[in-house]
Amino acid sequence: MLDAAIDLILEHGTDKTTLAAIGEKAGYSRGLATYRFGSKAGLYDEVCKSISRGWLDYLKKGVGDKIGIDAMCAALDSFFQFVSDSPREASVLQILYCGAASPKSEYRQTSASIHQRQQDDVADWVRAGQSEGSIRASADPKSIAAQYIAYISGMTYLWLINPTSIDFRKANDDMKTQLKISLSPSKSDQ
Amino acid sequence: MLDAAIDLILEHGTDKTTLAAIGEKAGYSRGLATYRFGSKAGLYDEVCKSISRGWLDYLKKGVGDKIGIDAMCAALDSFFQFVSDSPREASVLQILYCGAASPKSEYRQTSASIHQRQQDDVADWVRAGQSEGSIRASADPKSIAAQYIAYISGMTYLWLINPTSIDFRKANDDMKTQLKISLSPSKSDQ
DNA sequence: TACTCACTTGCTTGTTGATAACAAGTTTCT
DNA sequence: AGAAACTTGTTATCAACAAGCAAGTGAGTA
Repeated sequence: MLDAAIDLILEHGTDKTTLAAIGEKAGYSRGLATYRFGSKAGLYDEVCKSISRGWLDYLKKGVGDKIGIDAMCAALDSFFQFVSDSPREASVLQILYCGAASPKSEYRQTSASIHQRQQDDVADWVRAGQSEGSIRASADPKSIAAQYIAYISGMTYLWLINPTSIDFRKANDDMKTQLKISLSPSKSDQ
Repeated sequence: MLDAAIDLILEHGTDKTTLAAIGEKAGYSRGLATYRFGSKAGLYDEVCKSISRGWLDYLKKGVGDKIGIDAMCAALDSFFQFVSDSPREASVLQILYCGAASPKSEYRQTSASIHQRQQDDVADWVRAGQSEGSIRASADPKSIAAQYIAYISGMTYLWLINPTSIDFRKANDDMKTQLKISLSPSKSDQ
């Protein structure tokens, strides 16, 4: 059922996908999607959570127990790989995140929690990097984390609305370079 | 009419705002919004263009004929000021941009064009900065521009779904610091 | 063991109210 | 008169819900 939803969202967008079409595409009746998930928003919330779980697994596997700039670079690589390996899931996830921006969206909380958690993880990497001396002490972990997550979110959005305009691989490579330059301890910090 | 649309989008989101409500809130009949704009997407496209024009004026006024890192920092300041002065317009613009992420969205092109144009402007600033020697020659203008626009877009999204989690002023100050560190010519470039 | 009745689960079909879109009118202005 | 601005009438679509059905599951009884 969730697979059918992903297909239809990709094809028609969230608005023009109907619960009846999702149920029927999955081989059931027109009413089942509503029955199982309660509402359209409920179904999208489940799709969102389901894809997010997949992405977080990907991320965990790629980052392992790295910290500091290494972790941030590994996460970028994981993200690039996720988008390359599962472009459908990545697209739908971004589409759903975007849907969460609307006031009264019933799955805004889901998106907010996921983004918050990711920011917290990044902030931890930064703090650990500072402890071991690989990241300059003057950097603010929370601010760096927000910036980093904003970058990934924004980049995915730009890619979604105009895929040809973004060279993801190059952008990620450049981002890694930037991170190294801007987070390395400067001589005055040492 | 566009004002009424902004109010209702802020209150109920794009999905749950009805064309009838927009027409009536503006003091007309339930049918006028459809009549004038052809469709819901057509109306949202106009709202999007209208707010974008306002923001671009703001931006032009703030940046002037600055180039290089100065222009990028001034644009960040303008953006912060726009969000502070016109949070309603800024929110709605971001909500509409998000709506453009959905496949078959009838105003995706509008969003794509605006983002592309902004990227092109930033890339020009970077190239000009490189010409005058204030930005390291090894930076790739298009890549830096994509990164910069992605940052702004992503940050606005994060602010929208969880306003309390983002300290916009601090984030912008830190971003300016980052830009200066990562784009300044290194000794090896000089 | 064999029977059955109450209950649950998973799903379908019937229905209603809301709403986007359009068509046909009506008013207002020049 | 004629055009432009606006309203009202109507239809098709769709989310949401309610009622029903069918295939189990399990406890109680003889």
